[in-house]
Parts: sequence; C-alpha cells; structure tokens
Amino acid sequence: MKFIVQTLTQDIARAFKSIYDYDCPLENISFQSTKKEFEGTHTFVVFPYTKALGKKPAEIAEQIGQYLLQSNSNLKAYNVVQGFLNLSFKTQVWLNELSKMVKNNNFGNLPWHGEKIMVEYSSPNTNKPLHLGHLRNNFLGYSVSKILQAAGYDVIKSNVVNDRGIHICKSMLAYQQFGRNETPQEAGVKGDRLVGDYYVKYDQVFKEQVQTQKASLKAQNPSLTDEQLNEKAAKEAPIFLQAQKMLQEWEKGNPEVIALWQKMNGWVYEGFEQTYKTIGVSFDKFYYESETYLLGKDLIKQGLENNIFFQKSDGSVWIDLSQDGLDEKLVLRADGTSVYITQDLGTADLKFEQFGMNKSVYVVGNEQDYHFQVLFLILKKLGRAYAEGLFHLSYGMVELPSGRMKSREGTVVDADDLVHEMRQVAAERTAELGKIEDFSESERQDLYGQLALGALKYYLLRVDPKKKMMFNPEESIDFQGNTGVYLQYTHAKICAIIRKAQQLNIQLLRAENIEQLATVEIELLSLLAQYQGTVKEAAQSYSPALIANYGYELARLYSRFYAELSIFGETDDDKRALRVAISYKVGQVLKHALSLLGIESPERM
RNA sequence: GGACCCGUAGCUCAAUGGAUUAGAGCAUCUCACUACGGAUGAGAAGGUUGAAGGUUCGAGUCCUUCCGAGUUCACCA
Repeated sequence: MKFIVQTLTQDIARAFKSIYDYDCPLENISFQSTKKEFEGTHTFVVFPYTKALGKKPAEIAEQIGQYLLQSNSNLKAYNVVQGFLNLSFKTQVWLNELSKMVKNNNFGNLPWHGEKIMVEYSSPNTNKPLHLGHLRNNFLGYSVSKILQAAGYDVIKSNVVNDRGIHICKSMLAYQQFGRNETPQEAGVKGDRLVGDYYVKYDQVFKEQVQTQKASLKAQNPSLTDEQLNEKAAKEAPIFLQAQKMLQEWEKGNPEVIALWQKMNGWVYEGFEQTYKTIGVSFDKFYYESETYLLGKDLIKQGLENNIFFQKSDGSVWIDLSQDGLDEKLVLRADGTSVYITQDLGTADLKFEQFGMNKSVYVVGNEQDYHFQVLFLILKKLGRAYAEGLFHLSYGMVELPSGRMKSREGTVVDADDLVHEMRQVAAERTAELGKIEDFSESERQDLYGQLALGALKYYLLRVDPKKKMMFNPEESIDFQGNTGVYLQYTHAKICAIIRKAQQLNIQLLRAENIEQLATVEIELLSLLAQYQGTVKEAAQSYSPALIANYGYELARLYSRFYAELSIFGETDDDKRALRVAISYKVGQVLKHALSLLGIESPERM
C-alpha cells in the first residue's frame, strides 16, 4: 500500500505542476482516511492550496481528480465533496494488497534498524505488595517494550528496585517488634504481603505514638498550633526515631540489621516474582538501589568543577535552574550523602555505560514530572551525550469511584486479589456459555487466566497513558463491548472459521477473478493495510492505547463483515476463498496487536 | 502563591500534524439469522466539546483570560 500511495503522491505533485504550474514538495502532500459516509478510502484535502492557486477548493479537487484518474492506473474513481477529494482504488489493487499481507508472516513487525532502547518500568518498593497503580505501570512498560521491539528496536527491559531507605526500615522494625519471627509459610501468606502487613503495623503504632506525644507536648507548650504540634510529635515518635536509627545501622552494615533486611527482602522478591509471572511481565536487567545509592557523587564533583553546581557554606551542593524556569535544587546533602536525584544521575550513567543505548524510557507516574524535568536538564547541562534520548513516560494515576487510592486508608486494590477475582469471573462466564466442555482442567485454568488478564490489561491500556483514568470495578469485569475479551472472542471466532476452511480444503490464495468487492471488504482491507503505520505511531508516541483502539476497530469492523456477508454460504469459490483469506489476516493482526498489549489470544474460548 | 496537567453524551473513553454531519462502549428502549461461535450484529435516544474572547477559508484540537478538578514545589523516595 505504501508504494501505491507514493505513486499517488507523485501524481498529485505532477498534477499541481501541469495544471497550475505550481511546485509542491512531496512531503506536503498527505492523505487522510475517508469518512464512512463517502465513497473511497483515501482523501486528499485541497484547502491548504487554494491561496497559492487562486481557485475554489471544489474546482481544484475536481481537476486533480480528473488528472489522477487518467494518470494513475491504480485508481478506480474519485468524488469531490467541497474541498475534499475522495479516492477509490481498483479491486485488483486490494486483491494484490491482501495477497501480500497474507504471504507476509512478519506483518506488523517493522524492519530492524539497530537502535537500542531501554525501558525502565515497575520499579517497586520492597515494603508492600503490588497494587492497581503498579499494574498500570507494569502493563504499560511491558506493552511499550513489545511495541518498540515490533517497531525495530533492540529493547532492554529494566527494573530499578527500591530496596533500601527509611520506609523499608519501618516494616523491618515493626516485624522485629511484633513479628515473633514468623515466616510467610507459617503465616500462610505471600512474602510481599507479610512484609506489607508489618508496614501497616508500623503506621498504626506510629499514629498512636504521635497522639500520645502530641498530648504531652501540648501540656508543655500551649502556644503551639495544632499543625506545629503534629509535626513535632511526628519527629519525636519513638518508633520513628528507632527507624532512623535502623537506617543508620543499615548504612553502617550492622550484621543483624543486614540479615533481617536480606531475609525480608527475600520474601518480597519471592512474592513479586510470583506476581510478575501471573501478570506476564518480565525484565532483562535488575538494578537495586542498595547497590546504586552511592552512585552519582563523582558526577556531583564533576559538575562542581565545571561550575554547573555550586556549594553553600554548610557544604550542601545545589544547582540553580531558575534560568530554565525551575527552582534551586539540592543535589547533595551537607553531610555529603546522596539524595534521590543523586543516585538517579549516577544510575543514568551506569545504565548507559553498560548498554550504550540510544534512548531510554522511564515509565513513572506523573507525580514525578518535576523530578524528571530536573533530572534530564541536569544531565544535559553535564554534557551527557545520551541526555537527548531520555524520555519520561509519564502516566496518570488510577482512580477509584471512591476517589484516589490511599494505602493508609485501606482503599488500595491489591494486584493479586484483583487478578484472582477476574479469574473467577472469567470462569463463571465461560461456564455459563458452555463452549469448552471438552477442555481439560489445566486447559480451563489457562483460559481463565488468559481471559482475566486480557480483560484487565485491555481495560488499563486502552486509555491514553498520559491521562488519569477511572477504574470502575464493575466495568472492568464486563466482557462485552469495548473490552479485551471482545478482541479475544473475535480472534477465537476466526480460528473456528479457519479450522472449517481447512476441513473444506479452501485455498487462501487462489487466482481470484473478482470484479467487485463489498464495501465492508474494502474497509477491512484498508484498515488492515494501516496496521504497520499504527505500530510505528504507537512506538513514536509510546502509546499502547493506539494499538488497543486499532484492535477494537478492527474487531468491530470484522464483526460487521461477518454479519453482513456469508463465508461458507457463498457459492462463488473465489469470493469464498477471499473471505476466508480476509478472516485469516484479520485473525493474525488481532493476535499480533493483542500480543503487543501483552495479551494472549486463545483459539477457543 | 509559582510551575505543570486535565475538563468531550448520564458514566467510561475516541477523534493524525487543523478539515465534510464530534465517534464508540456501558446503561435505557427496539429489532435480527432454525447460516459459518449471540462473549454478536442493526437501529433509536443521548452533545452549545467547562465559559468567554481571539487567530483562520476552517478550532474539541492553536492563542488569551476566566471557572473547576488534580499533581508538584523536602537536606523524603
């Protein structure tokens, strides 16, 4: 199709030249897809040229249409609506196009171009289990990796695990005080859940202590405001002081603390591994902040020498970004220890040294927009060549009908629980329909997982990543309409058709003597031909939503095709074969698109 | 307060780099094949695209102001 559109583009330029003696650069000529109400698949908009040509839009469109019809042998007809020139291709063009697509088993994968890109995602804290917000992150990261791969990149999926810091010490401390050495096995829960429970426990105790502390502070300092009292009490809560102490011990390498840390992190990793496996995501490279948190200090020294940073009298190091519309930002504490951005600077260098990638994507929530703006800007100022290729894939928060999720208020939707519930719904619906009575138990279980995750992933990925989204539990378990299950169902239906076609021994690509295609057939072929462009666009904009929406549109159009036209009831052998071939290709593209979303395509369901 | 982001049908979302009559799904109502998978299809109803200006042949999209929601502005991560 690409080539055919190219010839059309050239012919339009020639038309401009020959009719109006107007030189139009090829890159200024482009097409839109024709709206459904009108005949044709490609539309050329002439409005932008009316000024230069001094003619009315409809007149220009008419003249160019005539010129094209004579000069371009692929063209069948044109029609003009105001300034819109709608073009239709000959049947043979579509038949050739279909034949090419069917023969191309690599359809949807763009040529490898040798650029390397790292996608960092997931990056969990090791103090609590994964929740719904992490799911959006993980699904996005995984899907973007797949899309980039399909678009011809070498992709490295990385995960920077936040396994150290005061928050980790909090759950350790609560476990130490209240845990009685219980193990996940003894407690009968996943390791990440157990550790998360102690993080919650810490918070309970902390809150109680703040209240007590506040009361005694108030008695001593009646003049303080409520806010001041809260702040002071929080800083003086015994358990908080203990947590701070523990962090210091951890940094000193106190064997007891380290041993506890290793034990508890080990539990969390086991839990995460299990969750990652069930939700179907994976990584090529793990970084641990406990190993990277000291990085970046050399960079600070360098920046000081080059006067990019400056030092205050207390020894702390800063960068002044006020020229760039931002603030002054601390990059190293007065005591010489790192802050968050210090290690991010160092880690950026480390990643680049190890992989030498051209681009690097950070899949991180939009709460950290400012942080990444600063991080990238500093790296540019430090003259890092790779800084140009850095991108923050900033995604919006997932909200519940009851509002934003808050771990402290217990409104968090746990990832494992959610997947479990979805599986049950999938099992119920499947049982109601009774189409897989001959499946073995393990085949059933596989199917439930595929449907559950298909529904969940599609639900979270179909929305533009940049936008915040609403997670409505009732809607998410809906398997009708614009859902992942709908795409899977359409694919499975097509598989049934292909099975039957094989039984009937129908050849996909026979010499087709077809004079005219049905409108819905042309629409389908045209949409299929757009798939590779969609993949490219999705890669450029890092947006799985484009793939999801394309897939839905394709499934919907196919469903209409299926309802309007009979396949096996068609008596003309050529037409019957054609419809099977179209079905086959639609099935393949659906499967490919779903795989880019990290969703599996069962052949029966 | 500064910065950033968002506001489209009752609800959830689409709408290429500006373009013909702003499209889907859910929910509501109606209809459909003793044909290939009804987890489906067709139709009805539902909109002053938060408001007001501006630029343009043309604005949901760009610019300005206002209103409303959110995020962020730690020697936390």
